[in-house]
Formats: sequence, C-alpha cells, structure tokens
Amino acid sequence: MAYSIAEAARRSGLSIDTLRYYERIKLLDPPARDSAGRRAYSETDLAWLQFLTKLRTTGMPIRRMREYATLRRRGAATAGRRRAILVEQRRSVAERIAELQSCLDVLDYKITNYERLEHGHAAGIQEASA
Amino acid sequence: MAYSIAEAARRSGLSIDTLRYYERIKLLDPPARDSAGRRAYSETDLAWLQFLTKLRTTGMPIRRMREYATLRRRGAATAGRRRAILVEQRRSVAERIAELQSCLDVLDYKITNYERLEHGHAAGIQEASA
DNA sequence: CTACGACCTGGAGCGCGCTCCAGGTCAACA
DNA sequence: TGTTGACCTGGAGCGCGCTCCAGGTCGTAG
Repeated sequence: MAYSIAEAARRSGLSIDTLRYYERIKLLDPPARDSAGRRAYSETDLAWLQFLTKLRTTGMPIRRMREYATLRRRGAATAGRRRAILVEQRRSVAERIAELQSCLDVLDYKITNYERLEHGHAAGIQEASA
Repeated sequence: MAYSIAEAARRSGLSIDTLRYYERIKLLDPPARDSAGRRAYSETDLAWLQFLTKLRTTGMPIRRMREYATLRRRGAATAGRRRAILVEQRRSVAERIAELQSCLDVLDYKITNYERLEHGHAAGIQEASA
C-alpha cells in the first residue's frame, strides 16, 4: 500500500510542505515514486514519520533527530548510540514534565488568589505581582 | 533595595539583553533609574519577572504575556480576564504534560526494545522503524 | 483537445524570541 | 587626568522550523 503526499500528510498530521522539507534535510529517506514521479509513501515510511513526530513533540531539535536518522540508516551497529539518544531524551522529557508540574502549582496558586479576590475577600497583598 | 541590570539578570536567570528586550516590548514596566540614568530594579520588578519566567516556561507566547501585562497595568477591574488567561494556560499545561507523558511511554518502549536487541534476544521486527 | 488539479522543484520569506553590535555616556579608581 | 568597565540606545542579525511561491509537468474528466 502506497500513499500520496496528501494522504501521508493527513495521516501524519504534518503538512505537505513539511514532508518535503523533512526529506530535504534528510530526516526522511526519499520515498518511492510512482510512474509519474510523484512520491509514494510506504507503511514503513509512515511508521518512521510517526516516531519522528513523537520525538518532535518531546522537543527534540531537528539536528538531533537527523543524527538519529543517520545512525538508523547505518544499521544495527549503531543501536547503542541510538539507544543513548533515546535515554537522554527520556531524561530531558522527565525533567520537562517536572518543570511544567511546578509551573502548574504556581498557576493554581495564582488562580486561587484571583478567585478569593473576586469573592470579595480582598486580600490585596498579592495584587502587586499579580 | 534596588538592583542593577546585571544583578537583576543574575537573579532572574535572564540575560541583560533579554531584560531590555522585555522592557522594549512592554512586558516589563520601565524600572526606576539611578542618578546616572541606569536601570534600578525593585523587588516588585523582580517578583513580576519571576512570574513572567514561569509563564514563559509553560510555553506561553510573548504576545499573550503582553496581553496579561497590559491587563495588569489597568488594575483590579481586569482581574477576571487575567484569571481567565491563567485558567486557560493551566489547561494547556496539563494537556502538554499528558502529551509528554505519552511520549515518555513510547520512549520507554523503544529503549526496552533496544536493550533486548543488545542482549542478544534479536527481535528484529522492530528494527524497521527503530 | 483542453482545462483542471495534484504534484513537482529550487529557493525565498516568515514569525518567534532572543542576541549582538556600534557608538556613546558616566562614575570610580590609579 | 586618563583609562576602565558597567551601562545606555537604536537597530541589525540570527537560528529554528517551517511555509509559501513561481513556474513547470502529469494524467484524468468533460
């Protein structure tokens, strides 16, 4: 089963332009072409794309994703280095989650304060940095 | 107590350039100046700055932080709208955390797979999209 | 046969959030 | 008195990750 670029875009949630862009910067191996020279993405292409978007979602910079893609192209011998990249990324995601969680606490605190203000219990003091 | 721009930068974790930039784009009210015309940040300025950096950490775009800053400048009457912004941001942070958590699961899965590969239990199948 | 729409290429442009630079002022210190 | 160093201003530049554009080629539908 092969997918047109429009279909691949729809399925991956990326834009057509982004798909071509990813190919240009070597994140994506050039997909097959149909008889008219149009891109024909395979299931494997889509699976890889899906993984890439996961990495992007975690905030991995494209430069690093390229590094990973390059290693992947070189085969099984690079598995250790690829794993190391993922382990590092896992660390950074966990850290980021913790950071966001702490911001969430600040937001909750502020929101609670606003609610107190609006219910007439004019606290006042917090308003300075509100 | 007043702080030089260098000191304010150190305490906020932002660069000196970023502090001036934030002032320029009206995120920050112009701080007091000393006799020589140099910026002199107050405790209040620093507290606001600290809150701003929290918002930035949550990924709030500067455009939206400006909106918040503008409302804040207009005083108590805008409290409801400020609260609404924070509530929306809380929602978006919670969503982001969930998203990251799900990516974390994918990373864990992949990493486990790599570890299996390296321990000789050649699974093979996963290598296609690894 | 033509006209449409999806696709192609190479390259320019954009929005964001800073970051850096040139050229200048000022106060303190040797 | 002269030099240093922190600070000032307005404005240009940058890295990132796309996004858009012009101009062209196909293949199907009317």
